[in-house]
This record gives sequence, structure tokens and C-alpha cells, in this order.
Amino acid sequence: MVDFPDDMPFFDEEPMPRAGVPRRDEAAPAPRPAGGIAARAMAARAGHNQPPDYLKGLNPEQRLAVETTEGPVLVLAGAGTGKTRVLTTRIAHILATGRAYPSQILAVTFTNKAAREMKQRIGMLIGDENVEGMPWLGTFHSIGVKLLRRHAELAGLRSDFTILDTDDVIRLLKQLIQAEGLDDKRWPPRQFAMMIDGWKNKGLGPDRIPEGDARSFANGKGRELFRAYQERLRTLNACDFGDLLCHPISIFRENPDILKEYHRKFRYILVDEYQDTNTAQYLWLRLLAQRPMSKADNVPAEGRKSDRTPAGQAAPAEGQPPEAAVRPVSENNQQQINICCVGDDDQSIYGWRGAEVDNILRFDKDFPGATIIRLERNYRSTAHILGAASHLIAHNEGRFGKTLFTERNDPEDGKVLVHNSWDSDEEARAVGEEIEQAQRRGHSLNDIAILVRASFQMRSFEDRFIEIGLNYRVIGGPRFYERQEIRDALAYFRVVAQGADDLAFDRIVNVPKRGLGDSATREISEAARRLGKPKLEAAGILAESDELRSKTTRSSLREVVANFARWQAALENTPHTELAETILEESGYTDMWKKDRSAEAPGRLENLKELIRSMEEYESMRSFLEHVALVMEAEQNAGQDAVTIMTLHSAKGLEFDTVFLPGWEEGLFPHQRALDEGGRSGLEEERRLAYVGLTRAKKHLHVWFVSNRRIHGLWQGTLPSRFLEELPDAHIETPESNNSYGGYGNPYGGGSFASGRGGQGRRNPYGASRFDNVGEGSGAFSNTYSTPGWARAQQNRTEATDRNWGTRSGHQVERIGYGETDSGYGAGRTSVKGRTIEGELVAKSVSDTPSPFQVGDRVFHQKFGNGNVAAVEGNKLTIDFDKAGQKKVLDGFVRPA
DNA sequence: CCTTTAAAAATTTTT
DNA sequence: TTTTTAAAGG
Repeated sequence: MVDFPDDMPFFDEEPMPRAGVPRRDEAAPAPRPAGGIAARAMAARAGHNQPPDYLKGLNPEQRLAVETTEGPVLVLAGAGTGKTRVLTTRIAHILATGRAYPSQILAVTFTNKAAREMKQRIGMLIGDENVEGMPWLGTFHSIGVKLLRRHAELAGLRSDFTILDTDDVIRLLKQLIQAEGLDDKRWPPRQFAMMIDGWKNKGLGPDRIPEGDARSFANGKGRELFRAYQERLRTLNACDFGDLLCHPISIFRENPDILKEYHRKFRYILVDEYQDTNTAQYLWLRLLAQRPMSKADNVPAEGRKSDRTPAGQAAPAEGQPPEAAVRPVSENNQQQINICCVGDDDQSIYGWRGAEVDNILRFDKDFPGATIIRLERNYRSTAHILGAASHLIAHNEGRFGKTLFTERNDPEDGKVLVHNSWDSDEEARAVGEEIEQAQRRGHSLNDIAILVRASFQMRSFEDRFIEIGLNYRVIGGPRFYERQEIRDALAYFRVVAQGADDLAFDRIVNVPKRGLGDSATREISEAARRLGKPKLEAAGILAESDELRSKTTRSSLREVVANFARWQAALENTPHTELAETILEESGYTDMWKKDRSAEAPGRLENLKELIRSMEEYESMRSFLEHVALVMEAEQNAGQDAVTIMTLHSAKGLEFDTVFLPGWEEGLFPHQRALDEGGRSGLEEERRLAYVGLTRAKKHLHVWFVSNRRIHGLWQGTLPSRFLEELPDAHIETPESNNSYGGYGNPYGGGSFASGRGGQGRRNPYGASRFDNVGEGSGAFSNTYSTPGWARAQQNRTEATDRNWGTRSGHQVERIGYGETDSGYGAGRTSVKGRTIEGELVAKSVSDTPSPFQVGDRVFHQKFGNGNVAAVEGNKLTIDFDKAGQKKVLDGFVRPA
């Protein structure tokens, strides 16, 4: 039983009840605050029965989504249909009609950017002063922090806990793995951090992770290690990102009285981008939305079906949603569930980091009687662009199904252009030319974007644009706060503000180099453990003792400790920005970069200045550090007219007049790894990503594919993406005449395997050859996918295999091989999930082909060298290598010696 | 302790 | 091929 302490501003955030307004109570009707916006809206309505201003300009579906305030609502908002507008107007409407106080609305987003935008737009609708009073509008994580600070003691923490980011977590795990006496090379902390993250995404604690997962790491010590990690976090009074969700979930589960308070508090719940929620977020929401919990919630997410269920169809038996979902609300919960989730199943592109599209597909089962509203009227793109995008996405099975339409019908609107280039350099050159042409016509560069699948693609564009002097800006890259110099500086600040922050201390004891290397740090950790004190304190004691052998070590340790003592003393009476500068100067940190002659050094110093500047917005060092772990971002050269280059993922939610989508080739897009690891659902996610890309364009859309691409240093011939086949003829055009759509491949065949002399610089002599016969002619590829149409022709090809055996190992095959050998014979580091699905989809086509090798054949393997085939089993070969010993490999890896 | 050298890995990203 | 990271050597 936990009561809220009197001094805790739980209900006080709400306006004081005024005379005549009933105090909000369990049974009382919804409050109707007098005055302000509510009064204005009511007056507006009472007068002429006209809708209030904020509803004007909404289309009927949008308006329905805004005005259906009661009960569960799912708004399926297609790309460019005014999703944010609905969300913000809905909040304004709830407030204006007096249905709730600002503090009674819980509105969650994924990113700080989205939260900021929402705040701003609500402010525009109803006036800033009211938004200030919306304390529960924020990201899942920031709201999680807020909840957790309130109830920290229930999670075994103090309310001033620190939030660790990924880097801190990895460093901590490294220590733990070493402490277990394990080799941190064999069991990389980075990988374990990812596993932990995955578990927490599913809302699983150490006791509930699946046995298989627990065994697969650190010789079966996975669970133990996870437990040790949680224990360590508690002693450090720290949380990782996952805990920000998981702790509140446990608190709610274990303290029904607290949960009940929040039930009473949050009358309206709104969720943005619902298709991106992971299992933990889903559980968190369900608890707050007052769904009765059942044992089904304890079922690990593996038990649930991660493959998409076909739209509108009940899930198959074993994939049944948790029973609680279908069960009616228990009779004790009379209060209505006013949850509104907004999202687009077709834009779910974060499955790889734990998002469950199932959450959105299952909504009406989770919340019986839910109203589902589709927003399909698109205000962004031309009919051709929409047509192309809709047709593409229709190839996915697991979706609700929406048809975007537009009233825009301008005969001037061009079709989607599909271009082909010989290689990535030519691609960059051609895109550059298109952009320059557009620029000459008066097109602003700010309205142009190049959206790539993988960030390595950006380089060729950057190179080319620098060459021709075209302004560009790259979005993405390392986040501001993830940069080394920023993290170093923050570590200094953290040690000053919270002397017990051992992780921060570790990071900077020897940065800049001050002679405190491995041995010294070990001594400090040792002393800290022995004394049971934080490292900084232990270091102080150590420096004064004579335990240290080296005099230089002792004196520099003394200096560091004295420095921190001085800075800590200054913390209370020095302005924090000034103190920050002092710290960086006196520690020698800025000097370190000033002396550094590398190209990045000036930029780093600039970033440090920017960091100090950004601190001005905060009141104290402490409050700055509070926010920094969750919020920091950097805006690079905004204001200039420049082309935007970014990944498809980071483009979600944005729009541009003209969009270029380069690199639509098999293996890159859809990405091979997505296919290998995700099977069919991986392919569908890639297709959704393609859909997101297409729908970013308002007027002009160019899709590009190249015939040759250099991947990991080797030139590889490439096949056009299957997604190109899925674009309807009616909406696309293939302008290049010299190099027709489909002209691709290495015309000479052979040679690209081990030598890397692929087809660089060679022009395709077949020029305008069609793709269905180029496959025969080139013999350069084994297509490993079950692709429609032309691709199948290649799979049937037999004679080329012998002639050009070595060439069979396109990039694709190589990757599949690695996946297989790793999971099949390796140290078990690949997840089981990857193997099964991809096994039938991708690897099958390989094993169907009987191996051309026989026992006794002499073969060559790029990695293992020459050897003799010892056994053949389908496409799997056992080979005795001359040097590497006996190995099992897929035949795609080897060629005749 | 710091530098050189070799080996391994090179999707997507928020908090 | 390039970049990053870890181990060996000075």
C-alpha cells in the first residue's frame, strides 16, 4: 500500500476547482472548467450552432476522428492524410469542450521532435498558455521517466536516478562479463546489450526471458548476467532506456492502487504512430487504458505471432491474441476507455528494433467495440505517385488495406520516372544533373531530397555534389549527444554533479591522457570495491595512500581528484555555463582537441561550444543533465538552400516536392539482410519502407537502379529490385533510351567472385538488352529469391552454372552462406528466429539445385583456401581444407580449384 | 603507456 | 575497399 505523499503535486497540477465546478471525483461527471477556451468554444457553439474554428477545414473523416472522443478509436491515417492535424485538433477539441483538464490527457509520441511539433501545433490551435498545462504530452520514455521519478522507490531506485545511454550500458556490461571470468571478445558486450534491449522491448525481466535466449549467451549464463546487470543498475541508482518502460510496468502491476490513481487521472489517452509500438509499450498502454491484465500478458512475445496476420481475418489458433484482449472489460471497470491510437500499418518500418505491427492489426480485438476510422484522402502527392505507391503496397498481405486517393487531377503531373545507370557514380552524376536542371527551372533545393536505403549510399552523392558545387545537407549520422566529444564533456559534468557516477568517471579518468592507464584504473576499481565507495572517492583515498607504485600515477591522480573537488565546490555558486567552460579548460580537454591535427578536431571544438550554448536554456547543471540524455539534438546548417540526403527511415513523416530514390536493386533494396533475417515479414517491411519512400514525394519522383555496385570493395553486378516490377506501368515511365530499363548485369560473366575485378569501367555491350534474356546471356547471377516473372527464368538456368561456376557467388549467395554456416555450425551467435523463416524462403532455392561438386573434388574457398570435398549433402559440402582443417560450407562459397 | 599492425566487419535508429 | 577495433610490440 503506497500513498502519495502530501507534498507530491499529483492533483495539484490541475486547475483549482472553481465555484460551481464540481471537484473531479471518481463518480463525478467530466469536469467543465469555466472560462478560457472552453467558454469560448461553448459560446461559439451556443450562439449559432456553428462548429468552432478549429474544426473548420477538416474533411468528414478527419472530423469524425476528432469528434469521436469517447470509447476506443483507431485512426488509420495513410501517408499525407493529415494525421498530426487530427491528433492535435482532437486534443484541442477535448480541452475546448471541457471534457478534461490538460493534465488529464496522456499523449504519447516516439520522438522528441514529434512531441515538440504536437505541443506547438496545439498551442497554435488553443493558445500557448494551455499547452503549458499539458504535463503528460511527451515521448514514451520521457513520460516513463516522470512516472518513475515519482515512484522510484518501488523499483528499488532513488528518484534522482541517472539514465544510461547505450554507450554506458556497453561499458557496464563489459565489466560484468569480465567479472564473470568470461572472454569479452567471444561474448561481445555490444551484442549482449542488444539482447537485453530486445528483452526489455518485450517487457521481460531476467526471470521471464525464454530459456533458449538465456542459454544462447555466455555459455548459458545469459540469464544470470542479465540479473547481475539489473542488480548493478540498482546499486548505481541507474536505468537504461528499456527500464524507463519496464519499471513503470512492474510498478503498475504490483501496485494496483497506484495504477488506479492513474486510471482516474488519465481520462483521454492518445498515441501517435501506434504501428511502431513494441510489446513493452503496448503493455504499458494497456495497463493505463485499464484493460484487465491476464496471464496472457506474461506470455513472452515469442508466443505471439510475429508474422503479420492477414487483414480482417482472425488470427490462426496458435497466434490468438492474448485472451484478455478478447474478453470484455470486467464489470468492475465501468469507466470508459478513451484511448485513441493513430497510425498506419503500411508505414511500420521499425520491426527490427522491436516494433510489433501486430499491435495495430489487433487493435479492434484488444479494444472490443473500437471505432476504426480510415483517413484515405491524400493531400500530398500527385495521382501518379499515389497510384504507384498504392499498387506497390498492395503486394503486402498483413495489412488493414487502405486506398489512398486524391482529388488532384492535373494533366501536367508527370509519371514516376524509373532510371537506370551503369554504376553508383553514374547514378550520382545523373541525379546531380536532374537536380541542376530543376534548379535552373527555379526549383528550390530545400524541396528536394535523396532518400537512400543504407547510409553508405550517401557517399557517392556527397562526392559528386562537392565536385559540382551543389549544396547538400546530410540528415542522420551520429546524434549530437552521441559524439565522442559531447559524451566526454557530459561525463565530466556528470562526475561533478553526481560524484557517484562511476561510469562517467571511467570514461574520463584518462581523457585527455594523463598517465592513468589500465593498471591505474584497475587499482581504482579495486579500491572502490574494497572500500564500498564510488570510484572518485576511492581514487582520492588511493592517491593519499602509498599503495601506488608509480609516483607519476599518484600525482596525476591527486590532481584529478583535487580538480573535481574544486569543481564540485563551485557547483552551487558558479553559473553552470561558466563552470562548464572552466571544467573543460582546466581538465585539459579543450587543449587536447586544439592540439589534435585531425580534420575533425575543429568541428569537435565547435560542438563543445554548441553544447555550452545549449546549456544556457537550463537553470542548473543538474537540470541540464536531467534532460540531456533524452533530448539532445543538433540542427546542422539549416537556413541554407540545400538538397537533403537521408535514409528512408529518417524520412518518415517528411515530404518534399521532388524525391530521388536511388539504389533500387535486389540485395540493397530489399536489403539482403532483411530477407535473411526476416523472411517474408522482412520483405514486407522492406516493401513498406519503399512505400514510405514513394509517398514522401509531392510532385516529382525519380526511382533509380544501377547495374553494378561496389559492395565491401568488390564490384557486384546487380539485379533491378523486385519492387520495380511492382510499380504499375500506368504510372511509370522509363526515360533513358540508351540504357533501357532492365539493362544490367556483368556482360562477361565470371570473375567477380574472389578477384574483385568484376565489371568495373566496362560498358554493357548489350546495351538495350531486355532483362529476361540478359540473365541467360550474362550468366553472372544466380538469383536466389523466389521472385516473380523474369527472375524465375534465371532460376531455371542450368548450363551457366558449370561454365561460370565461380560467378555463382554473387553477393546474395555469399551472405546466405554466412548466415547458414553461422547458425548451423558456428558458435551459435545468430538468433534462431532468423534461420527458420529465411530457410524456406531464401536458402531453399539454393538447396533445390543439386550440388555440382562430388566427393574428392579439388575446390577453392575465399577464406579457407584450397581443399578437397569430403562429403556432399545437397548444397552443403564438407571440405578438408589444406590449412583450415575440416569445415562445412555451402557450395556457393567455393569454386573448382 | 603508446604506437604499429593485423584482423574483422561494413542496414535501418529512438530513447 | 575502407574503416574500425583489438592485440602485439616498442
